[in-house]
Amino acid sequence: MPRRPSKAELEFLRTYNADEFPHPSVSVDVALLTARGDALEVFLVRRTEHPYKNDWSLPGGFVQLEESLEDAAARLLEAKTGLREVFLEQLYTFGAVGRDPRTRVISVAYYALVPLEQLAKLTVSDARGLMPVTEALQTALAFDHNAILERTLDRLRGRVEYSPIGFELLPTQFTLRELQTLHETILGKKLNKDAFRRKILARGQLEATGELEVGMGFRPAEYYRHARSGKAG
Amino acid sequence: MPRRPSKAELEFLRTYNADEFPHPSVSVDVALLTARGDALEVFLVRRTEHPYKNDWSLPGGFVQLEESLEDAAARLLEAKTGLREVFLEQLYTFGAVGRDPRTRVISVAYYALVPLEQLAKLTVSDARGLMPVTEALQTALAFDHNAILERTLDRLRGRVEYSPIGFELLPTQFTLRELQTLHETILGKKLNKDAFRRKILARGQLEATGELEVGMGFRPAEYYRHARSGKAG
DNA sequence: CAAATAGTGTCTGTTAGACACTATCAC
DNA sequence: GTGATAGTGTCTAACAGACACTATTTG
Repeated sequence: MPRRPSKAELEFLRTYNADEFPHPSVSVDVALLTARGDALEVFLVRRTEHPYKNDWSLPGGFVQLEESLEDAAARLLEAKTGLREVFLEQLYTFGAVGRDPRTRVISVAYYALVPLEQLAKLTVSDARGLMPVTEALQTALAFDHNAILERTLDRLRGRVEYSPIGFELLPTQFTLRELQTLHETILGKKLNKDAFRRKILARGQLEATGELEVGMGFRPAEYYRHARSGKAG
Repeated sequence: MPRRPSKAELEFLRTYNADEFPHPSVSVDVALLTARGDALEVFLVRRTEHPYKNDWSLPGGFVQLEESLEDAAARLLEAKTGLREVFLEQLYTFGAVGRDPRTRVISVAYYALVPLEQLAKLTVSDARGLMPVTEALQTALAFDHNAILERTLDRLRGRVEYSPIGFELLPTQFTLRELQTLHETILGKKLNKDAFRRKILARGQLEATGELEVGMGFRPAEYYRHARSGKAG
């Protein structure tokens, strides 16, 4: 965006009135997912105000004038969960006219992925906490948040086909069995052990740590980690 | 969104003031692509007002209170091109703080695909018309429209891997060679003729028309059409 | 030892690339 | 006939699924 404002343009900007006509408002909603065992869970907040008072909702809020959309999503996520620097990606923008009964609100939805261990310090209460995704989908969430959650899972299914994105939801170190089980949960189908192992390793994104599971009652698997997690040796 | 407004909620909504604090504005920008020969072209409009006066831009405009995002995109597209019922899909939402020098404007970008023949009636002038995509990318477009165009091409490349989406850009009937050439243009690489033919036909989305090219100077190819174009054959 | 899973080797079916070949038009 | 492309058949390489087998732990 190379700007070279002319005199006429500067005058135009000086007299520009942004509020000549009513605008839709813009909010950001974040679907934060994690994995507990082999189940996906989503972070929900119980609404304390109308509309949808007392219903579960995705954490969200209005975009401020001086922050980008991604900054807004990160800000909201930190405010509600204390998390910083998690995987965060824009999902879709929901703009149906009646999606918010207060006024016209357009919501830019993001989704975030985080290992459960990072949520350990999270204060869970009746007002906020993790709910299994399968349960959340059967719950009437506030606004169109069921649709946002469904689209998040669609996106996750698509991503999983091309990259072992599951590690975003797992601890730093994990066995291939754990990763496979997670992928099976996301995709909703069983995967072939041999093929999964070969495909995942062939991508070269995972590296063996040399460490083994302990106390499993059977042959321990080796721990792997994502190659980009650049912890030396 | 099953609503069951309580008395308290109705009172809340009655007194809700949507304009308590300044909002970002929301616009929609549309990247309309078509194919001329084996080159992609994009529809651009020359801006008549500040900012970026006289620069080329994607057609766009503000979202009205009572229309959905997709409705807004379709409305704008029809207003600037006269086109209706074209392929239209949400691309991404651009919300950097400084992307519009007037005020904070968040743009929900859409992209549209249309055969060149449907643009035949389009009034082309110094102020609006088609520009080859390669040229547009080297031109300084208004706002962040270069980024929108680049992301559109990324999306198109991704789509082409999974469906013969090229027919959205071609006339109703087309030969497999035309479709292949278009895919090669989009992907920027040569494709194998035999493999392309098998892969595309195996998807079962194209049907042969029985009609042949004429006057090609070589063996004429058969015309195909997309199976969903339900012209009784 | 048994039980259970880790990890590897191999066969098979599918698919894309490569190549060769025949078919059909304009000239 | 020549030149050019359409369209098909077949071989091959890559790869995923399936299965079998060995390896390694706990108890």
